[in-house]
Amino acid sequence: MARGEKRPVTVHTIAKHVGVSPSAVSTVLANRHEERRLAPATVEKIRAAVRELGYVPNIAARRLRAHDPEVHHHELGILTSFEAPVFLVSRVLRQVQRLADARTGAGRRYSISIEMFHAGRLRAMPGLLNASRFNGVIVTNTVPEDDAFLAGTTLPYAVVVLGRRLPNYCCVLDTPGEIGRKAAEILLKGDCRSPVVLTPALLTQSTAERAEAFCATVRAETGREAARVAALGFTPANGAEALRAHLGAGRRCDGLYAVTDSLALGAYQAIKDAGRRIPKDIAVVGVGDHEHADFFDPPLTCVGPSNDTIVEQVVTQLFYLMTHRRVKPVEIFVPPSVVRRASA
Amino acid sequence: MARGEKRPVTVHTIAKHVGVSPSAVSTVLANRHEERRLAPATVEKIRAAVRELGYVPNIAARRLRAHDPEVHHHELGILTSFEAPVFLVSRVLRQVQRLADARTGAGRRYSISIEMFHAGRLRAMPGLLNASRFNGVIVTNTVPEDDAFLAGTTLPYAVVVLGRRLPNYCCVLDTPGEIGRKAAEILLKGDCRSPVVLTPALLTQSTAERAEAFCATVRAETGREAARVAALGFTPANGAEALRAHLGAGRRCDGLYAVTDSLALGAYQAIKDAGRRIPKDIAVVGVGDHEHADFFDPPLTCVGPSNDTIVEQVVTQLFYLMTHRRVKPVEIFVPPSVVRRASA
DNA sequence: CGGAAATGCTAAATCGATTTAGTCGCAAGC
DNA sequence: GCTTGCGACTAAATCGATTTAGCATTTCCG
Repeated sequence: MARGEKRPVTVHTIAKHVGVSPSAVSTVLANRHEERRLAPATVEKIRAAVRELGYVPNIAARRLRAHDPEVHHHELGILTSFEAPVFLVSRVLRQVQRLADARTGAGRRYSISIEMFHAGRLRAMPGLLNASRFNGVIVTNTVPEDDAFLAGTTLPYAVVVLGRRLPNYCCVLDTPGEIGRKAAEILLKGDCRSPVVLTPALLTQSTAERAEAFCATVRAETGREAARVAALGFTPANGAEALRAHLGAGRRCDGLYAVTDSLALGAYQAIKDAGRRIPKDIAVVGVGDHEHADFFDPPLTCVGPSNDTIVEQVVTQLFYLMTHRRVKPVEIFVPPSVVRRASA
Repeated sequence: MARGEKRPVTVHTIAKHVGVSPSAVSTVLANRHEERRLAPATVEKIRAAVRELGYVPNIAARRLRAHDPEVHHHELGILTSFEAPVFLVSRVLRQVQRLADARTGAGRRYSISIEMFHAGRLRAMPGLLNASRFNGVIVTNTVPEDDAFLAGTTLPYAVVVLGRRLPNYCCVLDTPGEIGRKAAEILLKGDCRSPVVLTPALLTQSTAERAEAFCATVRAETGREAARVAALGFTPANGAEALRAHLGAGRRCDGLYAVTDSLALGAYQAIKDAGRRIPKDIAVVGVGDHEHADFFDPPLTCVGPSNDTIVEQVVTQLFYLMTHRRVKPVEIFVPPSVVRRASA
């Protein structure tokens, strides 16, 4: 049982409680009491105390003691917010592991983990500031509060930021302006006259810029304004609901740009339910952040960040920073990828 | 630059190299040299040595030193293989975080991370055996080699296994037999006469049992054999290709059970391309392991593990084990969830 | 010229767990 | 009677980094 607000239980606590030395406790914890000939009665007393006091070993201490002093251990982290989808993150992890495996050898070892923070609460993640958790991190899916935190301190280890532009860090970025523009061009070239852009109500920097560039392009090319439809959240259900409302109100729409694929998926449903056909009545463009955009019905035309390139860049940068400790942060812009499929 | 096979560089190495004490080095590393009045020349020499020797701080040591001795730190891990999709894993993480947040307080803190291993190489994950990485873990997406490893040793901390049955651990399991049976029943009740089961060529324990139970039920109810179609892999493209071959060869099919939703998604495409309608010509049943099964066109009827329940159970068990150190391992079977949608 | 203040650094303790090299009694053996 | 051996345990070193307290010098100022 945990003891309210007392100091954590350590081997010393237990040792004192039982009246033996910490070594004896440790011996029992490691199940070495046979070979080290502890009296069965003592072992039982120690076991009882461990249970009674609710001992939880200190991992940092164990690791320090357990590690082989001949090998260099590197801790890498991929930090992302809970609120964001893990699709891209898991690809990043796989790529990090690939490079790490390649340089793992006799004296070198890597641990890679994904850790999540509540959007806006990155600063609360323990060990970030005092560098006591990672030798290098990739940070992604931050919100402005997190960005402000990062911009305010220069973390003293390798940091690569994915999807945000921060002056003091190495950043890998897509080009939402270009993406929005190209999406608009595709729709307009397909003779779309009443373009609509579907966004979540809470815009991230990326989604805002995509939508903005889309509207600006429409304005520049046609002199008219694109309609903006805001979904409550990021899910297909949110997208479906928002677009259903738009179409149901009799508003025009013959071309749709959804700033995330999940919204596009919801939009598909709303469009079909309204008896419209894709792309004949309404052409749809997504961004390609969904694993299976290719299997939407019809397959979704996508204009968006080139994930392959982004993943590769971000991981390459991380390893570069870790070996070469660069002084100047760099910004890497990854041009959009355009995949024409049947939906526009 | 890393120095080949030498011992890792520590603050001592650097101190000796420069001719100062480790404290001075540490001071510079923490950027406290101003307030502690180190001579600028010394600072520069130390910085140069840090760069030259390629110093990488030991995280375990930093953590041990940095942590507040008043707070109890708990390390939780979710271990999964690279080769598996992260959909369920990310849900597990969110749920773990929820419970952890609920019990985080003054003297208590949790760190939760996802770590991945190569399928079959779980044993190679450092710190598992000597308990130097986690106070508790959820293990999932193991393959038989990993299971053998786990079965062979009883890890001395809280372990919950998701999706595998191991005698010495607390396991949370779906019931693939029941799932396969119910899937068959749904199709047969819909007057399906030529049922087909679509599986990946490399069957996992779960997918094998689902398919097996499906076929057994068909046999028992109708006296005929269900056709088995094997896809090369787990992706929609694999599923589409396999089913296309089946339909193209003129083989019968008026009801399909796909043992993963990604295969079902591919099957949708093959079916539509062949000019058949869902569910009129071919009814389709999936398992509900895809986030957006609800937005397939038509929405996918699913008979599969009840992910909500599984996630909840697995996390509850983890926290239970961590506080109560149970002696007897338990097996928790989660009954299937059936979600009727339009596809069958 | 003497004392105070500033400068520039180091020794040693610390974090928590593990392990090596003993220590201390007591019984058995010669 | 003295050694040997064993049973049951402990003291102290260790892992690597950080921090506190403090020790020499040198400089400043009246």
